[in-house]
Amino acid sequence: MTRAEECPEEFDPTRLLTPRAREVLEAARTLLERDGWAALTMRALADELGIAAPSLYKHFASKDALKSQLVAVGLKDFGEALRPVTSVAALVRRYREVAGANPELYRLATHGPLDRDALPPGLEDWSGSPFFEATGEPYRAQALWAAVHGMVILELDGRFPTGSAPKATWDELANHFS
Amino acid sequence: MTRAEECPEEFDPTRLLTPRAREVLEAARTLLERDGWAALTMRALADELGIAAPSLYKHFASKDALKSQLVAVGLKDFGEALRPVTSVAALVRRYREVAGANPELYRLATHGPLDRDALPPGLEDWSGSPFFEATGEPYRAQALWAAVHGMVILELDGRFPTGSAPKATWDELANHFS
DNA sequence: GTCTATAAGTTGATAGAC
DNA sequence: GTCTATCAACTTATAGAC
Repeated sequence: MTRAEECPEEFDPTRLLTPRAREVLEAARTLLERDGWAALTMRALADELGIAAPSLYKHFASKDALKSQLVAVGLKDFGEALRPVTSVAALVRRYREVAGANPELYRLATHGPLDRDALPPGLEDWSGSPFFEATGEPYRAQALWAAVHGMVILELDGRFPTGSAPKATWDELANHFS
Repeated sequence: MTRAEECPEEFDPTRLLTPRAREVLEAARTLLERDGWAALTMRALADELGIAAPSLYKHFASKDALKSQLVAVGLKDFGEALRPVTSVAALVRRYREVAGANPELYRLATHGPLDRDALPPGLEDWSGSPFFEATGEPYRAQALWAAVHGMVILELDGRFPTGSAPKATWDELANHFS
């Protein structure tokens, strides 16, 4: 397995957080991955940390701010995992792997509108750029990203009749874009 | 535009509903499309109908039951709209059109796990079968469906840098599967 | 089929002391 | 940075009368 490249410093979402805020964010990620976003209440997060819920507001102004940080961390981690790019087939394989290893974070980072103002400038583009590098063409890159996202999300949600998508389906997809 | 074929009677989700329950369902769909699923509370629905919220429980046992009906109606309508199948390109175009015309119902019907026990038996398969007819091969059908779903949902959520996906991206996708 | 009254639970968030 | 006390809003859902 290819080793991931590190994210440029200016894209690191935790750059400006206090150490304690980082711990809160870490706990939030743990809880998110364990129980899903719907279960991630401020109370549940406080319990996980062993503190009272109102204390959280000393570290994050609102639940929404915390959510944006989680999304940003997701974009950073996923972007890192997809580098360096070797081929379309490898990119597709890696995308599936990293999403499958962090399903709830993946859902949170890709579902619904994106609050771009709350993200480090450039992070979103950087996160998706492996698709451009793999295809060498912007429209093709977008189409490939959308296709792979569709596969991943339908698989995570158990939408394929077989539960997860058969290998043949993944191969079919990768081949069409190779 | 090709005319849609009617859904077989046994797949009609409203088959066993009372006339009044159908009206409630209709209002729910209107409200869903207007304000989104998050805003569709039992109170809001009752207001839309001009009745009190508890009265709704005479027609649907729970909010979850209502949701399942909405999902079923979505699968039926989308399945209808995709028939008869003429080509992969036409299917992809039509899929985008019908999802774009009912974005909130599309979201509801495709997001998250599917409660298959609450659906008319066979409806789910029937709804997706145009993809098999268009591709003539099951794995290819799944891959195409996933790819198109990814495009649609990312476009609805405003996830493409350009807002909606450029025509070139859609063409790219359709061409890969033609 | 509709109503009123109400239960019972949840949530994010604030004030102010320490 | 943490606490306690508390608010204000909101949800789905039930009981029972008409």
